[in-house]
Amino acid sequence: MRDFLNITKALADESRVRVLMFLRGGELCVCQIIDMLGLAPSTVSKHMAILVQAGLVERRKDGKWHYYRLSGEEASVLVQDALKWAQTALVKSPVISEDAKRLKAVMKKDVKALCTRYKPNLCG
Amino acid sequence: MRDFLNITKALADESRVRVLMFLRGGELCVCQIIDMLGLAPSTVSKHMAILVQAGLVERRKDGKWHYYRLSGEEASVLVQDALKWAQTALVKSPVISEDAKRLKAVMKKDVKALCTRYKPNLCG
DNA sequence: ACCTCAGTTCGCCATTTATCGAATTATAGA
DNA sequence: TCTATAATTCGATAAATGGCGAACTGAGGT
Repeated sequence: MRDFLNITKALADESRVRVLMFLRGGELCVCQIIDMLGLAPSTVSKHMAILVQAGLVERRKDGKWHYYRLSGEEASVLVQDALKWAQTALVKSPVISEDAKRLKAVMKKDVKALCTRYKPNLCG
Repeated sequence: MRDFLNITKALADESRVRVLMFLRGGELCVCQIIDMLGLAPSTVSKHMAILVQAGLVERRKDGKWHYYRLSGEEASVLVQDALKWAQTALVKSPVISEDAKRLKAVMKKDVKALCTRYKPNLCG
């Protein structure tokens, strides 16, 4: 029951399900997810922690960058079925289609340029 | 997206998923659900409204009694898949197994006796 | 017509949750 | 070693949620 509720609670927020749909195309850096959602880094971080806690996504660290991806074969059947259900449910959603377009644009940007968001030119 | 979130929010509460599991065996009167959950009638009523709103259950009125049942063929594929997923996810849950036992006992009771819960012998 | 009662709606309170900014952690680079 | 910065954790706040009791609604029964 606890596992089930962790999953349903994770799926009960628009920002989080949008993230799950972003990740269909493969792993993304946190900075890219922040850019896509337009939320504060701390907020996105908390959302990602909830998704990891539910087992829906996994994290990979590479230096300063953290990458997230959808859980795969190693996840429980419960999780895999939840991801399948969510994806088939949402592919036709206008919000998700719009996101898919924006994601293409974001992917074209340089990841490094996207991640450097703090005072890039302080004191000249 | 809205339909999806209505469903996931409805599924993100233990009392509500317990109700969905109660209803596997067929429709139940509200008084039976109140007895099973051990919550106030007003609280149960609100939960049932959320489940109906999400499309997961349907209501039938018969005189003073209101019966609820799981949505069937007439519901959207989204709803049907959600119900299937939830059921396969939870059949093994101890909470649900315990409920199944208690439900058998509740079903044996007379519905009328169960529903008359207010001052049954006032000024006697 | 009136009373009784199953169920819902309303109003309120406690808890949880989404969000942000500030402080902290950890890693890359100078 | 020191600085810069990507990301997380912490602390605070506003909104949403689950819970109850009181009042309301509607369908019998007398």
